Amino acid sequence: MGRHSCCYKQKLRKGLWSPDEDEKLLNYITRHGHGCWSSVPKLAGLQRCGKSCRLRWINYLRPDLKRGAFSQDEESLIIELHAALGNRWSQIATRLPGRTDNEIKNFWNSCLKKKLRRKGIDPTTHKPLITDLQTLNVINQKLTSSEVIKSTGLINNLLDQSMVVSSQPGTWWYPNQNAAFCFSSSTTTPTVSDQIVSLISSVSTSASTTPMTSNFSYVPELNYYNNTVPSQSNSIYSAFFGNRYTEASQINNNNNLVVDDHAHGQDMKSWPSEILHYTEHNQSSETGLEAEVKPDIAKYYLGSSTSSLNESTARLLHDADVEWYSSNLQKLSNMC
DNA sequence: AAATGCGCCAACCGCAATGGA
DNA sequence: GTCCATTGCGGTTGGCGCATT
Repeated sequence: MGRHSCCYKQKLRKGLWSPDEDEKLLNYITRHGHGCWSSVPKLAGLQRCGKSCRLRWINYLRPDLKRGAFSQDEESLIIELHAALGNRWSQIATRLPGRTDNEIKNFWNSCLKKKLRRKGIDPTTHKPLITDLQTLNVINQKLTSSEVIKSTGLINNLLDQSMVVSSQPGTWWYPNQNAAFCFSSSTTTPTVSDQIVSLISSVSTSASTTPMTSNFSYVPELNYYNNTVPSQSNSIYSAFFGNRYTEASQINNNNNLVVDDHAHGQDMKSWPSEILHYTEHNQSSETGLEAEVKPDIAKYYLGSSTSSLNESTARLLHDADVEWYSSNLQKLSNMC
């Protein structure tokens, strides 16, 4: 299957062409033209199939081939033509004299694609790549729709604090201010959030690049949640994105240190700049760099199996996960 | 110096289109 | 209309050479 019929007739060479083979093929075609490709190898004295000869001629031996690196003009033209024609390499090649479709295709796959991505352009669509921020804007629109339960009195005050979003630019997250969206569970009617959390428990993959869930550990003796966003007055710098914890230094309402987990703090260094901004801090005789999730994109959604404060864990969802699971909820419910 | 990883690109493979018997 | 050889195209592979460990 697949191999050209002429290849079965005799044992034929494959792989790279030797200079001797090139010479035979070049000599033959120069004198007689290629005619019927299937007869070329026999007449030229080559142990190759006609298809292989044709390819060698077109891609390498043809006298009108332009060799060497692509010029800037050629590069621009390829990008332009690819935007219009897609992967129609042979059609693109007709507009670049001396270049073969194979050559252009290789150049595209090994070089131009990367170049475009570096410029923030999607090489398939030739449109700007969708950034996290853009994605979150889309999600934000979705979540302002009626399917979302906005923050209400159903949610316990302390849990509320853990999920507060500030809409004030350039500020830290403030508990109980400008709460955007919080989810609560109900013992009778599952909310969208409950369904999402349930799905996350059963599905291991996600469309987003960040992990899906994060645990909140309840600290009973302090009646406080580890990893929660503190009050402004505490001047504590901590933030989440997905389950990545930016800075775990945390002080409770009595100004006592609850958690000091700098190991996890390392994670924030890999976060893209459009998500975080960094600030010098100097508190508790400790100086360092702190990260803040920019308020515009700092919208997180909490789901818990109950709304009780004593629940040991609660889940934090990445916005992209919310979108992904929301859309799949619809599909799943259609299937049921 | 040897081993390993990685990018590039020539060549191959499979399939669709074409054309002639 | 059907079959089959041939051609053309685009995706994929594998080997070479260079860089890094």
